[in-house]
Amino acid sequence: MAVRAGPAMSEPRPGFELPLRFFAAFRAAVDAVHDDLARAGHPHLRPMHGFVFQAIGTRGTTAVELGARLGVTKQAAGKTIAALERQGYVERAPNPADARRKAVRLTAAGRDVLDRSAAAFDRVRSEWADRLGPDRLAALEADLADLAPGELLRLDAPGWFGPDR
Amino acid sequence: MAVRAGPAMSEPRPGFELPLRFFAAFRAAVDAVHDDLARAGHPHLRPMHGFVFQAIGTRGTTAVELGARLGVTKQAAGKTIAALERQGYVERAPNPADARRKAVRLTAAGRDVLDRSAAAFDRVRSEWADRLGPDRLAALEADLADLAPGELLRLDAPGWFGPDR
DNA sequence: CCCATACAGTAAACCAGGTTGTCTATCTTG
DNA sequence: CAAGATAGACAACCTGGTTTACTGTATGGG
Repeated sequence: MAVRAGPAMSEPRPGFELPLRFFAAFRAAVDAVHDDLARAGHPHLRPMHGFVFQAIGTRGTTAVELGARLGVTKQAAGKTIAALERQGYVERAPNPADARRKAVRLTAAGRDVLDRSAAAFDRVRSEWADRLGPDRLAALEADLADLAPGELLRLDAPGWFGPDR
Repeated sequence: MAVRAGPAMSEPRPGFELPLRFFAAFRAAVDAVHDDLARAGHPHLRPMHGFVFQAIGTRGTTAVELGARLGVTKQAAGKTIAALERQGYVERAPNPADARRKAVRLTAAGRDVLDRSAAAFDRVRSEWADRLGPDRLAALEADLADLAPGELLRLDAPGWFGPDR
């Protein structure tokens, strides 16, 4: 409330409602996943970290590449890597083929996070499928693909929400 | 990619896809609104600010109340208020009934942001209605209300996405 | 009535995660 | 082979959080 102090409501629902519902659904899924991770020995992980882990992936990456995927500078990516290294989720190794690059790989703990996240997201999806039924779920996905057709795996959320751009 | 290096796909779609689509749709709407705001003389505004403006509202608030709405400490709310004051979006006035409280109100510029945001969100909604048709849009809203039934106007996104919790 | 307690706001010190700018070391290429 | 491009690290700074501590102003029970 207190969004439109306008005269009379000419629309049945204000425009901000649907985006907020999208956000709420996203948030519900992410919260479920992080509840799971916290119970599995990974408290301290924040929603943002999910994007980082996905961007590192099982095949590893480098600081520059990570920055590009996350939509932040290589310096910011380097800081993030250092922080995750301190927490034991990633490790850095020299690259024999190019002494400038350092390979950034998930440790066993990091892979555990990725695996558990995937499992938790699948669990959320099946809960949703149970609640809506498979046909409505499929319709939902189709409609969403219509509304926000861009490539799905945009991992540059960290920089998006937050200062500066 | 690189999300599940598992054997064969046993699900038709991985569980993370739908939440990511929700987020993408939310983001598309917010980006459209902020494009609008930027063109109307409000660059520098970030997605986070939308929540803050909504939480202040046309009726004003106080630092403690704002903190509660945004899910952050009163100190963080105070800093945010100070920053918005410097940018000319809010003003503080003493409260004659209670000398401790200071009323925080939107200035004309702040109200302009709120009005334009509402209009831009309505515009996004009508675009979406055009693209999907009113029946599918209504189904979408109903399904979403099923999936994330909580109160819609949770404005505590700033603290949610970001460090510490 | 007054004093203990609760409450609003501010300030300081810190942290996380961004930014620019600069620097070194190492490819890569004309 | 020298010049330029690239990868990473470091420093200084900004924003927006946090905790801890403090001031000033109600408020209510003895």
